[in-house]
Amino acid sequence: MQNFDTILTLPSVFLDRNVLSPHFVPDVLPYREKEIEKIMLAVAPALEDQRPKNLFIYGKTGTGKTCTVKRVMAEFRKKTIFPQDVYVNCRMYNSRYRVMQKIGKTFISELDKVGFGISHFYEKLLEYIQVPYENGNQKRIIVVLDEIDMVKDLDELVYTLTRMNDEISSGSISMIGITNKISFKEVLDPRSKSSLCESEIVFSPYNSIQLREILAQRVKLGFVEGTVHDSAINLAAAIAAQETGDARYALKLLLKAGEIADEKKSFLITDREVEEARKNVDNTLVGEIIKTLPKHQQLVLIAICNLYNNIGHYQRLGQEENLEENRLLSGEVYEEYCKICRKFKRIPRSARWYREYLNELEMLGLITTVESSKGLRGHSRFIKPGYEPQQMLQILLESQQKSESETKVIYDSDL
DNA sequence: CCTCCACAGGAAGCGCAGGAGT
DNA sequence: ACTCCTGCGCTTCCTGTGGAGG
Repeated sequence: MQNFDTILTLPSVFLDRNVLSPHFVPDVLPYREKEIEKIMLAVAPALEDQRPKNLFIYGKTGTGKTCTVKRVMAEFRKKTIFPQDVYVNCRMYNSRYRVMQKIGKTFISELDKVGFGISHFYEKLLEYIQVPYENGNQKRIIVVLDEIDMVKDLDELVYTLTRMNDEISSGSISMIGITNKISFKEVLDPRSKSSLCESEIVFSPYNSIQLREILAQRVKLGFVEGTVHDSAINLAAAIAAQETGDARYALKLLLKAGEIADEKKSFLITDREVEEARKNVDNTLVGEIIKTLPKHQQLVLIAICNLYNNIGHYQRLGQEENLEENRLLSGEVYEEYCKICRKFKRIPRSARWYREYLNELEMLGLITTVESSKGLRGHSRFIKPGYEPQQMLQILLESQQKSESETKVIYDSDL
């Protein structure tokens, strides 16, 4: 008889899976000493009753931005008697209103209700900050805005917060903005930019040696000793470094590899488990991207995969050259896309917009396109799927069918 | 050489949804 | 509840590009 006790006592390579979660904050952050110091430098004035500088942090995903900031703020909290900082994930609090609400209710319990206008939060916060703590220290509020690029009306938010600083006679409020969009700074209003970016830190991607050490550290904490081969760690680090230097991805690989080892009951993580994990992780990643794609981008992708799989395609056209290269011309793909649209009972978008879709898909890495330099026509693009077309097609058709049943459209199956 | 072809991508404008202001 | 405004997804129109073919 299976019960929870037998499940829970199953042997496993894991000591503590939490250690491998992207939200885990380790005590020591390898190769981020300089960044930690810079953040501390920016925050430190708060401990001396001075206004901390605003700080802007950017770097690609998995470079430890959030982790480092959380680490520093944890240290900061040890030094303060009263709560002085808020962590706001802007993915959840994605407007000026929501951010202000979150800040407000963190410090003022009576604001923990809905229905107040933004000016109400503003006034209450002003009042709150201006009254010093019982020990006579002024209030030095630090707001950490993670994924700050998700805030729709960021310029207004930054403006509101900076104006707050100007209006109060004592105390202060500072911001730490975190984003992974490098180009993000450019779309910012110049005024917001100058106030938000008083000081800046760039987090560079990890290389394979650094990733290796990070992984080794987590392995020590998260896995049973002796279950993970050194070469497996190296491989996971190398794969992640080759991609983008994303530590989160590297950790995901290890987590999945561990699960595979448990499933196989081999309880040993070698290169092979990591390789398998890689396929698995990539697939689910691509699957996630595809599933969240807008309908028509999915349809374009179906058209591409469909044509790519259709071996006879270029033979019928008699274009042996393209058959060998197995590349598709953008015009043909558009025609196929229109056909697919008819089959799914949807009105095709214009060719102009279809080109825009192609660009989107390329940005996401789902397809690759090459400018046709020679051969056919002026400039046109050759299109290739970025991943296994068969696998993509499967995911695509699944998610199309799902959305069809949701919208109660009858599925035309003569595809 | 000119024109046509098949495409890329910019500019303008349109209809709609949702938020702000009244 | 009502307008007004704005951003978004999209279409239409247009200009530019470079080889093919007359």
